[in-house]
Amino acid sequence: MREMDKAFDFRTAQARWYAVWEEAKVFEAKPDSGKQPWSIVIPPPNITGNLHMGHALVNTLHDILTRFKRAQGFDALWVPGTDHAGIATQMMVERQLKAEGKTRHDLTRAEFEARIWAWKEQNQGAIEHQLKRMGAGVDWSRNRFTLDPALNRAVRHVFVEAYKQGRIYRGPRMIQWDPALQTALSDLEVKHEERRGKLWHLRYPLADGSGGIVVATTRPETMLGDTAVAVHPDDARYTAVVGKLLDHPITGRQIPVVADSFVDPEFGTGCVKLTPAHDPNDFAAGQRLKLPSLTVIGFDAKMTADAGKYAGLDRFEARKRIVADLEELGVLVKVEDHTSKVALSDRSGAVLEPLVSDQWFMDVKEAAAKALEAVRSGAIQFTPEHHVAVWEHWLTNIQDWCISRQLVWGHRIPAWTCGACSHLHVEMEAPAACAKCGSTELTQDPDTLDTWFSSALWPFSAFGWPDATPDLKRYYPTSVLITGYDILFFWVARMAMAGLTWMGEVPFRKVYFNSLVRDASGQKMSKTKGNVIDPLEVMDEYGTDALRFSLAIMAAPGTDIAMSPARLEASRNFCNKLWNAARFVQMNLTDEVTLALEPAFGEAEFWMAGRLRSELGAVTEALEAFRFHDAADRLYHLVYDDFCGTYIELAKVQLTSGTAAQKAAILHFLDLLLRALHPFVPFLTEEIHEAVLAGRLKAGEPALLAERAWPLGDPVLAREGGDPALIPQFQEALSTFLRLKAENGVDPAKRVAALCSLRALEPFAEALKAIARLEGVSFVDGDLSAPSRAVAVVGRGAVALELAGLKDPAAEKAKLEKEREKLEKELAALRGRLDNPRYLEKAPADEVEKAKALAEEKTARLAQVVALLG
RNA sequence: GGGCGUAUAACUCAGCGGUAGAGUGCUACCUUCACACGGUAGAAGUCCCAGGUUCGAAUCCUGGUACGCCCACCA
Repeated sequence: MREMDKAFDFRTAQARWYAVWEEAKVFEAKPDSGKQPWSIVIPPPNITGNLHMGHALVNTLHDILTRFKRAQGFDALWVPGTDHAGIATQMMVERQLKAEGKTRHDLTRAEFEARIWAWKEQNQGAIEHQLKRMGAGVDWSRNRFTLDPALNRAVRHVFVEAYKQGRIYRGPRMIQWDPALQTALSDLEVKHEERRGKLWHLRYPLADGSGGIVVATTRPETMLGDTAVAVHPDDARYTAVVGKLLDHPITGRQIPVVADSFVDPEFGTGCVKLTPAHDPNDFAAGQRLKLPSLTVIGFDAKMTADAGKYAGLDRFEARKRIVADLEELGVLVKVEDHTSKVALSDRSGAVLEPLVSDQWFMDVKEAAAKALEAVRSGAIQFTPEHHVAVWEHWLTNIQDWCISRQLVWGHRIPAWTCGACSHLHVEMEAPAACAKCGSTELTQDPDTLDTWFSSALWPFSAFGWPDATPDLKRYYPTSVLITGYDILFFWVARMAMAGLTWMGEVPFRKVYFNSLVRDASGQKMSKTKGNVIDPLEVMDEYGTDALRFSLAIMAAPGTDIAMSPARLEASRNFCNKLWNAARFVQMNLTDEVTLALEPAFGEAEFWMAGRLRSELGAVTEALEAFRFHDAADRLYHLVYDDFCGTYIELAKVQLTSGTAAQKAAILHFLDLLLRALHPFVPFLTEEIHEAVLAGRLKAGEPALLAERAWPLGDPVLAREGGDPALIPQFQEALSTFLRLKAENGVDPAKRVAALCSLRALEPFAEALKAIARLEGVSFVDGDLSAPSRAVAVVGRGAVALELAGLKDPAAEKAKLEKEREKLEKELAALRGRLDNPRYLEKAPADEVEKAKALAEEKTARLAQVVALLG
C-alpha cells in the first residue's frame, strides 16, 4: 500500500486521471447498455477562444451533472464540439494578415478560406486541451465542429427546405450594415449606446414661395437623400401644406410634403424629413407612401455619387460640411443639444449604417409561436424562471432574421444564379446547368450564413441529422441545456425554434441559465479593467478541483458569482481536509478491512449514517433542481463538521485499535463521501479512491471511482438505530468543557477533573476525556454547583470542571447572566406565540408542537441556569 | 418608453412565512500522535426605507430609494 502524502498534490492527480478515464472509455456513451439515456450538448466554444471563467463554470456544471447522472445509472452522454464563429474567426485571421502587411483582398477567396482552415487546425486543439484540464468528461468519439461536412449538410438541408416552404427568402430590405466588417448584421448583433449629439432645425422653403417649414434632424448628411417631408395628418399646423412641394435647401430638388401617422407632433417641430434609403422608419414610410429612395451613403460609409459635391466624403465629415453649408445658406434655424441612441456593431464597435441591401431572410413567426407554446406548456422549463418574461417578450415581437453575411468563413449559401437568364437555384448541390435556360454559367451566392444559423441546429445536427441515426433517436431531445442568459435569443430561442420546426420536438426539456462570473468585488471581468481571473492560472495555483468546487458552491441560480482568491483558498483547504481525513483512515487500515466486510455499528456510526442519509438525500434533490451551491455546501459541511469534526474524533479509538468490522464502518463512510463528491472534485476523489479503496472494493465493483454508483441507495445508509439525540448532546458537552477552560483561563492542555450530570453520556467518557484533555469525567446526579467548580448548563443537565484556585467566578457569572438573558428573551417570544389563542387556532399543529417542545426545553434549561446563579 | 434582477455580519454571498447562516476577515488561545491548506473558544447584523397582508414577515403584497442588466424605429 502506497503511503499518502501529507498534503494533497493536485498537480500529480490532475496530470494522471484524465488519460485513465479516457482510456477506460468512462465518458463514452453506452447506447447498448440497456440503461436509460441522459444527454447534454456542450455550448460549443469558439475556436478562437481561450478558456475563461465563463467556460470554466459552464463546463463544471455540465460535468457535475453528467457524472452525477452516470453514477445514478443513466447512459449519460455529454457531446463536445467547437464553433466556427464566423466573424470572430475571420477577424483573427485578417488581423494576422494585417501584421504581414496584407489584406484579405490580396488573396483569392479559396486562399483566404484555406488560410482560416489552417488557423483552425492549429487552434482548435487548445480549447479542447483546456476542457480536459477542467476534467470535463465529454465523449470525444462524438466530437463535432460546426463546419464539419456532416453539419454543413444539415445546414443546407434546412436552407433548401425552408426556401421551398417560403420561410427563407431573398430580397432588398433595410438592414444594419457594419462598414468596418463590410457585412450585414442581424438585429441582435446591434447594440444601442447613448451618445450626446445635436438636433439641427432646418428650414425647407415651399416651392411656391409661400414660406417654408422647419424640420428637425440628428443626421443632416442624410438630407441629400430626402424624398419627402412628413407631418402628422391631424396636425393642424401643417394641414395647409400637405401635398405642396418643397425646394430642397441643398440639392434644389423638389420634394412633397406628405402626411403619415408615424410622425410624432410633439417631437421637434412636428415635421420630419424622409430619407427612405437611410433610416428604418423612413424606409417603412417610403414603402407605405410609395416614395422614391435615393442612396447617398454607400457600403463604405462614404457619400455616393448621388451626394453631388459631397461625393466621396466620409459620412461624418460630410455632416460637418453640410451643417456649415446650411448655416451659410441661412436655413439653419436652431441647433439643440440632444442625446440619442446610436446603433453600434456588437462585433466591431463601428457605428452602423442602415442601408437597403439584397440579403437572405428567414421568417420565424411560426417557429416563434411554437417556441412560446413549448415554454408555456412546460415542455421546456427554465431555471431561474424569470427568464420566461424576456423570452415571451422577444418571441412575441420577433422580426424576420437576416441570415446572410458578407463573410468568407462560414456555411456558404446554397444558391446559384444563372448568368444567362438570372434564374435562382436553391439546391443541396451545385446544379450542372440552369433548370430554366440550360446555361452552365451558374454562380454561387458569395455570402455565408450567420454563425447562429448552424448553432441553432446543434442539438440534432450533432447527432447526425438529417439522417435518422441511432444516436439521434436515442439522445434527442437532450435532457438539459446549460448556458448563459446572454445568448438566450442568439442561441436558446433559435435552437428551440429549429428543434420544434425540423424535429417536431423540443431540443431540450430543461434550460439552466448559469450565472455570470465576476471578480471578488462583484465587477464584471474585463481585460481593460485588468481584473480577469484566468482559470488556467487558478488550476495551476489552487488545483482544478478547488476551482470546480468554488464555482459550484457559489452557483446559486439567478445570482452572479464573485470569484476571489479567498474562496479558492477555502476550496483548496477543503480538498486538503478530505485528503487528510482519508489519509488518517488509510494509515490505520489493515488488509482485512474491506467494503465486503459487514460494518459494526455503535452510536457514532448510527449517527454518522443518519447524517449521510439525510444530507445525501438533500444533495441529490439539490442536483436535480440545479441547486449546485446547495449540494456543494451540504457536502462541505458533511465532510468538515460531521465526518472530520465529529465522527472521526469519536471513532479514533475504533480506528486505531478497533476490530476490522469497526474499521469497515469508517471505510464505508469515506467511500460514500467520495462517491458523492466525485462529480464536484473528480481528480481528488479518484486519487483518494485509488490510495484507500484499491483492493478493498466488493467483488464486481468497478475499480475507477468515476464508474461507481451514486451513494444514495447504499445499504449502509439504511441502517438505523441508536439514540439520535445522543451525539449532539455529546458535542455540546465537549464544547462546553472546552469553553469552561477557555473562559477561566485554564491552559487547554491542563488536565482537570470533570463532572457531568447527563448519565446518557457515560459511554463517551473516554472520548470526552481524550478530546477535552480532562483528568477524567465523573457522572453524578443532581446539582453540580460548588465554589471550587466552574459549571455550565448542557441540555437538561450540567457539566462542571474542578478548578479550585483557577476558577474565575466573575467570568462564569457573566456568562450565565448572558445565557439567562438570552433564554428569557427566547422564551418570551415563544410564550407570546403560545399564549396567543389565534396562533393556537391558526398555526399548523406540528408547528405548535415544535414551539411547545422548544418552550419546555428552554424552560428547563433556564431553571438550570437560574439554579447555578444561586 | 417598457421589462427584469439585486439590496442580509467588515468583505463576498446563501436563506425566502415560524428561535438570523456560510466562506473569508477579525479577537484570544492551542504545534494534542490526519491535516497550521489545522484545531478550540469568541466578537460581530435597525436582514435598504415606509406602509400593508398574516396568529407570526428578512421571507408575501404595494409604494419608494440605490445599484445592475435586458429590450425598444421616436427623427
